[in-house]
Amino acid sequence: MSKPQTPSIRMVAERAGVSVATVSNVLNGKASVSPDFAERVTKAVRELGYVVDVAASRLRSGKAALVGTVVPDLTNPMFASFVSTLEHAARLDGFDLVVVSSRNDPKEEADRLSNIRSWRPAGMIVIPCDGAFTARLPEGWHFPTVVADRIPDVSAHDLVAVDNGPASARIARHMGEAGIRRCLVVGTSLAISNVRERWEGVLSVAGPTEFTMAEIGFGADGGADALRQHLAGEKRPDALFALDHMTSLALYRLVGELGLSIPADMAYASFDEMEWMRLVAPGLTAVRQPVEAMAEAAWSLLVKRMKGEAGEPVNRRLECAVEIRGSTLRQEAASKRNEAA
Amino acid sequence: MSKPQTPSIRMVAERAGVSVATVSNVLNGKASVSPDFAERVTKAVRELGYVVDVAASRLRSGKAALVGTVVPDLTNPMFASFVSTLEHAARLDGFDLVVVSSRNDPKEEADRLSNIRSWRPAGMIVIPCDGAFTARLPEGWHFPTVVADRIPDVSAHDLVAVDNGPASARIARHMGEAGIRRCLVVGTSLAISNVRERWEGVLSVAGPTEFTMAEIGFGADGGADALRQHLAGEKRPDALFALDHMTSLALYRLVGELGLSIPADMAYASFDEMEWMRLVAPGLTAVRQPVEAMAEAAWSLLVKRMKGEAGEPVNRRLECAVEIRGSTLRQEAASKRNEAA
DNA sequence: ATGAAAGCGCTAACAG
DNA sequence: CTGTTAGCGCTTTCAT
Repeated sequence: MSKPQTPSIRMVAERAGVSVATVSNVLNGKASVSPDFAERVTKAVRELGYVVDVAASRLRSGKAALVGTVVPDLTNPMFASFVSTLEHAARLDGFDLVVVSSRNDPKEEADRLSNIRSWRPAGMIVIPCDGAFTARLPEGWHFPTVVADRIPDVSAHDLVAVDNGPASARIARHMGEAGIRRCLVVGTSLAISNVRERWEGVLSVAGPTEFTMAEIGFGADGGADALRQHLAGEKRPDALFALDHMTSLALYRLVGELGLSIPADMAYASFDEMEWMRLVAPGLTAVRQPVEAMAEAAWSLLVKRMKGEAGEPVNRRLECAVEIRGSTLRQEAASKRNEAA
Repeated sequence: MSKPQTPSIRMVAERAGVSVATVSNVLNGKASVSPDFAERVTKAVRELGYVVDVAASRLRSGKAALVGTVVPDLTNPMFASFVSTLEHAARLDGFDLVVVSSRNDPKEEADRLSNIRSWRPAGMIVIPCDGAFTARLPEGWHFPTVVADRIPDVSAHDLVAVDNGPASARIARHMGEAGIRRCLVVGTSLAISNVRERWEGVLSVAGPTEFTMAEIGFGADGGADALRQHLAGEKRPDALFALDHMTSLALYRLVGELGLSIPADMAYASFDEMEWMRLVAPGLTAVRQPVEAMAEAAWSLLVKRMKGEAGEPVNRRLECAVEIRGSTLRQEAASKRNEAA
């Protein structure tokens, strides 16, 4: 029994009784080929189950149909959704994706960024670990590159992110209107542009509410001990605002453990909406980020650059939606709302 | 200004004043190279920021460091977690992943399976859309291939999945013990092995509970109308068991909309645990699948095959954990439990 | 309209 | 130990 072998363009050519150049021309629709020859080639391709070797193709033509993608964490539903949308958009344009995760580790990120170059991708889409991203780019980085979601401190690349500040400010204003006195704002790290911009958005609001910020890092425990401190004692806040998904999970859980009731004991809001936030009772007030739109914007920017479009780097911001739900509606507010309805 | 260009092995060789073969040998640690030459090569590589072109490398050596991955849906947290674990395991062994999604569409899956061959991957890991997977494999498919999670009706490949039947049976038994009379079991489609095996697991249990099965498909509405029918009327079930993640979200939401209280009006259990199920009150009884273990098992099986290990296809089943929480504990059961504690 | 041949970047085989 | 050379599968001139 002969060892089965991946068919090459030469086998197709032999089977069709034509030259390899003709096969290539048929497959790529380049030069004009007679209907007769074209038909024979198509037939041979079908019978052999031939698909082009894109690596060899790129080697000769210099045109790659591959885009590299680096994200901090694939298990974060937001990034998963980003990659999913990206992958679909890329496919429609005939590109494939090599996806790697930096696991929120700058060292790993640097490593991945360096390694992924060995695929000679046509372009790169990166969600960086933190603001120091640009410094981690290998020397001689000259792929078309789009940076998404987390904005580097300094960057010469196209940027797509959400309007963190304004969205966050809307939550802060809403809290003031809902009669919140003291709100503890919690996020993983201010080294991440999103978290910082969201916190600054909160600070930009002048209102009755007093806001305090706490960072809990990326540890598995979610800085539980430090948070317990904040939630105990005299000056306990009467509201929590989680600035990112990880924090939100940790915080919501902690509220449950402490037996605090939402919103009576503690109002609750979250940046980064997840499906379950609509499902719990009361529903959680949250900022919904346009992840799909962000991925699509990133892709379309990258496509332009890959086509060679020059010009200044763009900095695009997409608008978030704010969903007010029961978790920030106190008795008074809730009843007023019912009257209105 | 000279156009910046990706350095090739030849430029490294010239800069180091050696031959390309020597550079290759240094980089791959093949033949022995004198320390002097090795040093010069390393230096040139560093200065140029050279990284090997893996496509050209594979073309010549025939050794690919790329594995293709096809999953039904990247936004499903379970699959996202699977890919994430896989990606990490692969990296540790020096492999990269091309990830594509079939979007739960058999036609797309067939398309992706065909296209991904053009990367000439060293192996493939697939979570199929449904049981008819094997029929969709392109002719002449002879990569090492591992199929995970959803078991095809017929397959000649290595298989990794969870022990759906036994885990499901444990839930069914627990429901009997909790005094459930009528339980409606809901899943997307019995065409998916997981759903089928879980339902069969339920059926395997002889107990006081009467179980009925409903399929709701993959539509966005989650078969809401049909479900409402089931939940209304005289013979309304007093428990729900969702057999997969999508169903679980739809079902839990519906319970909320109908104003049913868990567990008093309706006990609730789910296959496929998500983080939020611990966070809601009461917590939801759920089967936790060992996703990470599944990904690691899939990877290690694939590695063996890529090394050329022959032998019968294996069919590995991993054990699930069952988490009993408040959603299936009626008053009596709950109080008994407290007494015991 | 078709084919022959060169060469993309790399590694393996072999010569020195 | 090191260099020369052939050729992986493909696309692209350039003849014919």
